[in-house]
Amino acid sequence: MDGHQSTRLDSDSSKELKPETRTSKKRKVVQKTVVTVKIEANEGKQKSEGPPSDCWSWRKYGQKPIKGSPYPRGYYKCSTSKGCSAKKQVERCRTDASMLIITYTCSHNHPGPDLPTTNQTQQAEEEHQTPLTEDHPTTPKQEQKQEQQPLINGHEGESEDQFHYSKSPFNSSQDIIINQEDNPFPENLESTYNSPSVLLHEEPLSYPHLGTFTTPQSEENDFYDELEELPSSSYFSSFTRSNFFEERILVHPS
DNA sequence: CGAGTTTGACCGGCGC
DNA sequence: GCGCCGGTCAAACTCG
Repeated sequence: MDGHQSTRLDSDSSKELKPETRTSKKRKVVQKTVVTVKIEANEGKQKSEGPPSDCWSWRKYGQKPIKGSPYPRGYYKCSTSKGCSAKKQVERCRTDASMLIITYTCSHNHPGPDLPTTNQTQQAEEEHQTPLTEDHPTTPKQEQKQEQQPLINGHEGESEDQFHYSKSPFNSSQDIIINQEDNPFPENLESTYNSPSVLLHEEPLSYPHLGTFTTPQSEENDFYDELEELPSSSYFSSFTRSNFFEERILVHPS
């Protein structure tokens, strides 16, 4: 206990000294991009097949049961880079267990690991953009885009306050609903997301059927168990990875 | 051995 | 001012 407290104190001090850390705690002006993913067939798919490749590594740093939701919410941080402040929250839709709600916060301030060029080729055609220098053959388009972002100037902390773009981890085989909570430009998304499987919802977080949602313990446990196997770290990352370079969401602060 | 996951406790914002 | 709730940290544990 004491030890724990000591550590706590220490970390506390660090927190106070590090406004960035505190900022993340604050629910003030953190831009969030909510991506709703349908995981019906993908669930079994990812379980049996597994992710082909992984974009960024996500490390789970917490899980909490959310009031009013039978499913807990998982908190993930980007572990690809130590200084990366990219985070994401993964939770299941209260009304539809087959729907995954991924909330992206902050953005990656580092180039992702090398990925299969197969995607790049496709992206190149789909993106038909990014006149930036392609110094790194292994560098995904996304990286280049990041460079395009002013936030990549090395100000990860500022980036969160200014804006952040999140990658849309959707596969053409599943229905993904992009929900821009703080995005005042939903149209932008539409433009960005040409994929027909992508639906944009402005308020998918409203679940009027909360009361009718019955959740026996067994289900809860099941979800917990599922959460572990869910796309939280590998499936989603990989599946984000593949599509990240195809589509990207730009979120501008109001 | 290292990376990642789990879990409990703590902190801070927000609503009442 | 108090309590609730979401979010984060850090130690312990597990797996590769």
